[in-house]
Amino acid sequence: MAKAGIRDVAKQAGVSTATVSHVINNTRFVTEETRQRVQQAIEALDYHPNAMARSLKTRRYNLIAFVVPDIANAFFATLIEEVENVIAEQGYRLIVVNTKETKEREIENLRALANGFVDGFLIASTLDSYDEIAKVVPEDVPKVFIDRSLPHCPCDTITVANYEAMYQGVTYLIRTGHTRIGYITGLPRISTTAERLDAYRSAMATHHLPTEGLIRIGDSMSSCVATNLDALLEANCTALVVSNNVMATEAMLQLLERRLHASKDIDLLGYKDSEQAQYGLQHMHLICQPTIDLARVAGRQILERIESPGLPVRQTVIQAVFTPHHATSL
Amino acid sequence: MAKAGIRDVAKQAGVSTATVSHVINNTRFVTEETRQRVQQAIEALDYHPNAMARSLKTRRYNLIAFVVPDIANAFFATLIEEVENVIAEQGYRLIVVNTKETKEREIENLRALANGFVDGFLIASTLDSYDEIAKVVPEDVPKVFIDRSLPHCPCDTITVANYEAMYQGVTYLIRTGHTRIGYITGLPRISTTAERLDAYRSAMATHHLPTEGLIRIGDSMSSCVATNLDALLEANCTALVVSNNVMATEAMLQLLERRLHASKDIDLLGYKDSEQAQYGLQHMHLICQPTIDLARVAGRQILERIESPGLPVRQTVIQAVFTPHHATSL
DNA sequence: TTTTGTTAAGCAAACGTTTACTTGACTTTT
DNA sequence: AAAAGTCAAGTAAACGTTTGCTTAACAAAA
Repeated sequence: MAKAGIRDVAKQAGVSTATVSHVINNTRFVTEETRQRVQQAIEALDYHPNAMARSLKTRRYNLIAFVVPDIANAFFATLIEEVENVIAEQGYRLIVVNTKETKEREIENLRALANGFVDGFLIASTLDSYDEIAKVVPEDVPKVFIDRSLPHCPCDTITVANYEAMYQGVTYLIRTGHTRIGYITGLPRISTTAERLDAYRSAMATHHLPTEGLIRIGDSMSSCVATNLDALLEANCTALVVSNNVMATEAMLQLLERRLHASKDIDLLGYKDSEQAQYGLQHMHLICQPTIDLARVAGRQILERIESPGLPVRQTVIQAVFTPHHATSL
Repeated sequence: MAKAGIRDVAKQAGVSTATVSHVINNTRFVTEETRQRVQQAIEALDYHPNAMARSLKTRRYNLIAFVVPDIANAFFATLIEEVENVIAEQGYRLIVVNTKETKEREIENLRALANGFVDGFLIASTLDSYDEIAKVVPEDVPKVFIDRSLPHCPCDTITVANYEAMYQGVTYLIRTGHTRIGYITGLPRISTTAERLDAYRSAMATHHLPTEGLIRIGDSMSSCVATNLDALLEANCTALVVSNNVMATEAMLQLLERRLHASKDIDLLGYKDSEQAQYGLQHMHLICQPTIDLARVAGRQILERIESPGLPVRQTVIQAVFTPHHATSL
């Protein structure tokens, strides 16, 4: 028995395809008796409506694509999880695209999904220009940017107040007596990296502290930490700031390998992005990201934009909270 | 200007839709001149082929769905990442479904995607029976099961040799002198839980050690550890075995809270599932999962099955390796 | 010349649905 | 008894592609 289509069901039940469709979707009244016949035919033929054919007609996919730079990063894993919770409530499904901080992968995937595959995009972009996106995805497909912003981006954006939290954190380090504070940046082209670095620079400048030789360019991934850490230790740093959770954990491990102890031999300012156990958390000063909120707001925003494309573009910034080491319970 | 379709392009270029289609897909010869005209029309109208319409016709979606129980678990995050690498090479995309160990979510998502949305499924199932799956996804849609097996499942399955590694691990604990070895299981209904527990039981039995009061039923998530840990400490355990990586990390944290030190006050046998930094790794005996291999084999297998549906069903078991604590480098 | 071959491209029927419009059979109103 | 209204369900045209079959134009062979 070949795969049954709606026409087969209609024939079997002795009704039109219209009626079958209406029975399936509950979209107009059908007498109980007819409905039964249709249901039976559906059972008998083991009929399942074809999702793509339906989408082709309705222009609704109930699918949102979430483009993330690194799915193995607990920050993004948490975002994904929470976004899915939000959109699942409205009957949407999530397709996750992992770009691994690769521009080509991001662009290629955006292009492939933009036309008739998803209702909208949630993007934590690894690109540095909105133009590249505009080239491959039509203006009218809903997109909201999350965590990372792009210059001149005419779309909804949900970001974290990176500057404020980092300024607070670095100022705290300075107040507790540090003057040689090393900094390893994230991937240079992304907005969060710039904002955090700016904050560090301002805080240092405000307190008339030099930063020459103290800023190392990283790439947001753990592999960039080791050598940069060595360079900073060489430069007599007494405190170290890193630019995200992954680097923070790696910094802890690297310190351990060098028989150094964070909060004793050196002060570390790192990030906490999720409730997942993270190595060495209890020995760092922390900037705690509002990850769940970020996801919730972004999830709701993309749904809103899909439902009402006409709404004015909105930018949302969510506070992060700085927590010095001694306040950590564990 | 409304969204352009292939017909608009055809008209603009003064050719038939067939020719446009062939130009786009490089599927038959078109003279250079015609090709140019078509390309220009495509540019001019900013035409992008509709993916769903194409799929409807070709029955190819270039999409594989990966159903995972917990995306925030580094084990599954790693699987996802590596599977994506494998299938991306062949032009497939991944849609990730996070069931959160909820049967309903798994079934509901399988149903929704099974008909005309994806070319195949990769499933780390939270169900305990293949029947439930058979009910919602047609027999002829390719599926391969990964990490967790289902009884009477007539599909390709890639699993880990859970029994062997655990038997080895527990035997090691016994050899080093432990007689009171506590065990916290994973979610009872999944196969890995049973296999690991069986191994623990056999190892204990082989050495004539009692297990009454030493086996606590958990649920694979971190939240189940605390109270069960207390019960086992109460029962005078000198060693503790947990059933996966998440529980291992949580056990470490809970020990810390009780001012106990793994490998000093108590021996812990846990799991390592990824290269991601995991809290307390250096203080446990470890069963190291072949996560990357698992993903690679599974990825290749689902591709194979999609290309050649007729192939005989295959079950693959991959070895895990037990590493006692003292051998850990860090 | 007629026939045959070759080449480039067009025609139109799918794919499996949804849905605006229509119909036929009753029922109610006038 | 005719007109109007109601109700349940049918007809057929989309949706935007792909693709088997056909054709028109020309060249080469007979």
